[in-house]
Amino acid sequence: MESTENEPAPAARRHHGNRHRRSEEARISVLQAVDGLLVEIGYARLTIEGIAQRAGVSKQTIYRWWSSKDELLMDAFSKDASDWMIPSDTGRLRDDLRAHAQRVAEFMANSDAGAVFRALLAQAQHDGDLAERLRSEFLVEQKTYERLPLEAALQRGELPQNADPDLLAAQVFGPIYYRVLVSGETVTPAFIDALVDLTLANTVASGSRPGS
Amino acid sequence: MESTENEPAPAARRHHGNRHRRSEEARISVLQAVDGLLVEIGYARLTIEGIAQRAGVSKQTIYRWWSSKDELLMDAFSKDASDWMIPSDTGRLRDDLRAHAQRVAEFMANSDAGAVFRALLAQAQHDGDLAERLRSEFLVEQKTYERLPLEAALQRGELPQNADPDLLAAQVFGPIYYRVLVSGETVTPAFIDALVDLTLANTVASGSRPGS
Amino acid sequence: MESTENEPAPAARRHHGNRHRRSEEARISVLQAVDGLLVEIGYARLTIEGIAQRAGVSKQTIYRWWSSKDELLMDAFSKDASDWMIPSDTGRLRDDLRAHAQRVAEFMANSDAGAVFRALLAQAQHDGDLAERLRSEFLVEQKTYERLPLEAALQRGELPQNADPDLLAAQVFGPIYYRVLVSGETVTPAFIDALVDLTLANTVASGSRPGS
Amino acid sequence: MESTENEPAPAARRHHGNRHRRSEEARISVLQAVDGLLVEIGYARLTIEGIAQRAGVSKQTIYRWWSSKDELLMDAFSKDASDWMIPSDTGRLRDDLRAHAQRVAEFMANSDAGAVFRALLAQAQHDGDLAERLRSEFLVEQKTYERLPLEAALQRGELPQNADPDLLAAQVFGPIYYRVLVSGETVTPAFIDALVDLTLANTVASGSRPGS
DNA sequence: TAGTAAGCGAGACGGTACGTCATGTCTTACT
DNA sequence: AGTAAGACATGACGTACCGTCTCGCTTACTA
Repeated sequence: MESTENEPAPAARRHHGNRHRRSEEARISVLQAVDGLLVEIGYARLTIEGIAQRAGVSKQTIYRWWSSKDELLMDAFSKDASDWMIPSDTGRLRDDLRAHAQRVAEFMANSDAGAVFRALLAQAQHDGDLAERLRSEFLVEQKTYERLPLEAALQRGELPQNADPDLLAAQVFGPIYYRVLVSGETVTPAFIDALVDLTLANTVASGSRPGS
Repeated sequence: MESTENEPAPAARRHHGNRHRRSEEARISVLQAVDGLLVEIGYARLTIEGIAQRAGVSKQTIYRWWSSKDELLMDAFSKDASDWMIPSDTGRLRDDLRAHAQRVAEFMANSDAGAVFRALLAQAQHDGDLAERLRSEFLVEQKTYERLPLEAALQRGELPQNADPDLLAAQVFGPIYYRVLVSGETVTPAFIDALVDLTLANTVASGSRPGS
Repeated sequence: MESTENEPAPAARRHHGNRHRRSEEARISVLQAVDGLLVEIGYARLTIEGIAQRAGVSKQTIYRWWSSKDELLMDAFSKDASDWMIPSDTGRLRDDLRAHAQRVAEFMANSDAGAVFRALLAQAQHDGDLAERLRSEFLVEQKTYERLPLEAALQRGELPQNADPDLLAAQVFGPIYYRVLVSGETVTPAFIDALVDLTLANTVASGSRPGS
Repeated sequence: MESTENEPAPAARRHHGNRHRRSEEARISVLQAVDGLLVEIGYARLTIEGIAQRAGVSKQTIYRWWSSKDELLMDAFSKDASDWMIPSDTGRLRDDLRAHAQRVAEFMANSDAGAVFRALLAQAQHDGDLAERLRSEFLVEQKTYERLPLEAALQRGELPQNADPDLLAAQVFGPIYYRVLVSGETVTPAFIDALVDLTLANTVASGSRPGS
């Protein structure tokens, strides 16, 4: 079975699937409470009771619809994440790569959605299931988009045939994630430019070799 | 009644360790308990009470010497981390870089110390102070070592004068951290080789450009 | 190797009993600390650590010389209690009884020593050993003094031969203790006078009968 | 919208006890645990954790409904105390007084409820609030009952008009409390008889005088 | 048009762990 | 030997949240 899964949106009240009448109001105010509290007090002090109170909702309602704090965060995150993913496509590899790298850096380091993402990534270090969900629901797609400009360029012949978009993307984006998640250094435009230039200089000169 | 009762006292060693005040015995058994429990039950279920019990130590003793669970982890980590840091130096850049990258990958993904490190990195996402400590006490040094083979090669003239060791290191190691911490992909020797080759291909051909 | 065991002080130093040289200074400052703290913060918040700190003494020193907090209180109490016990003796029963009753009431309700005594009596409810000590070291004597005016009067022929001083004392002093320890009513001179008058009226009229 | 909101009231009693919110089951098992533990291990070793465990209840539940160990004891005591209070009324003062004095002595010295009462009285020495509660919730009533036979006798003309029941009661019961709480002597029937006889001998002969 | 049952806010419940406090014992270094 | 200092194992404290569980209410769908 496969459903369109999108909110029908008009007035309506389709009562999709098996649920009878879940309160959309409650759902939304919970997710907003999560967003708000995460920014205001941080993940460490985020509690189900706090969320329930802030949302004006009973704990039971939260437990009815989400199985854990992390799943709640996943939901709150999905709501906001998609805006940041899609790369521009100007037809000029260098520009597209720079622009998307800049966008990813901005998302990771400075956006509210990025804050939630970092929290989730942190939890994923302790929780394999969450890690798996996070990957399948977000990272796979994210990675696809990071590869996109390179694959387009390959198609256009802007890169040598043997260039490996996966590997090239890793060399551009890996260091960005590292700075945000590990070293805490700010990701400057100059750093991004250098990464992109170095990566492209290389492939133009020699082609890239296959990765794992 | 009077008994000899005196330590024959060959050499010193009257009381184990350096106990002038603090019990070295307690300190060590706590850190070992942390290591053991972290591996056995994971960070999420690690409790101070559990550590105290396992170590045969009172909670108060833990709180007397460590201000938080994270600081405890930092200590437990420092104890083990240094083994993994120092790169080989054969005088051949490609080999040294591959070897050290392999070592870092092994540390991050498969060692006990790496498990503690990942847990700390996760906590550091929620706690700026911890992040700062982690950086100053470990990452700075770690990064220095990652740059070392490149700097040596630069010195030897194996790299162009304008090569930027920092940036090159970022392109080799960034993707490794990414795989371990974010995407969960295994870091294969082939992947490492590809990263190193691509990075060096570039610099030999064109020199690298300065980053931020 | 241990042998010489030099006595710094040759002859002398023997003095009291078996102890070598207990610090009188410490003993006194502990007892004073107990008095002070009991008045300032009350029994409920009196701690050995607090006493040690206030007295400038180590906990060990306290534990060396007193086996429990209550024993400490007993000591502190003995120091002050004796002042209150001895009745006047004017040769007029009614006056002597009134005066001593007044004195006992004052001691119980308003003196510092009385505060310690009430605290001890309270602890004695939970601790049979303390109760026993309190009785043998204080109450027996206290009771003797309460009987004294009556026995003197009996001797003088001021009371009938068959009067029971013990019982009469109980009827005068029992209600006073009751008011202080149980009902919390203040013990007024009028109440005392009434007690004494009623008790004596009785014995003059009829003689008293033997109690248990 | 507006609802009458009144309790239908008739049948009611749906779930055991009055549970609208609070669990009557928990309340009772806590109070029973207190009773049991107090008798078994004594006040000094009575802990909230012990009570919770014995009652099969969480600590939080205890703290939710009782603000302190002493308040808990008050509750446990109220439950049992009333049985002991009401004096017999045969119409013969001497008999009624003896019987009630005997009953009070039995309660104070030998009953379980009396053990709780003595513990409370002890705590009341250190805690003015508890003392106040104990007086208003128990002692006032207790004292009324102690006066009752005397007042009835006064009404019947069995006592002189100017007799003061309060004072007479004090002389009968004061010494009983003193023996139980202070001197530890057992309260024998002979002692009680002597107290009553002496007290009545007096009033019959001379009338009593007003106290404070 | 009433009855029924799901979702809901509220919050009590049995638990676990927290971080703190005081206990009584111990060791060390000093006098 | 007695002492001040203070680390130590122990155990209870009172608090914060956990996840589960009624309860009584409101509402939308059925019968």
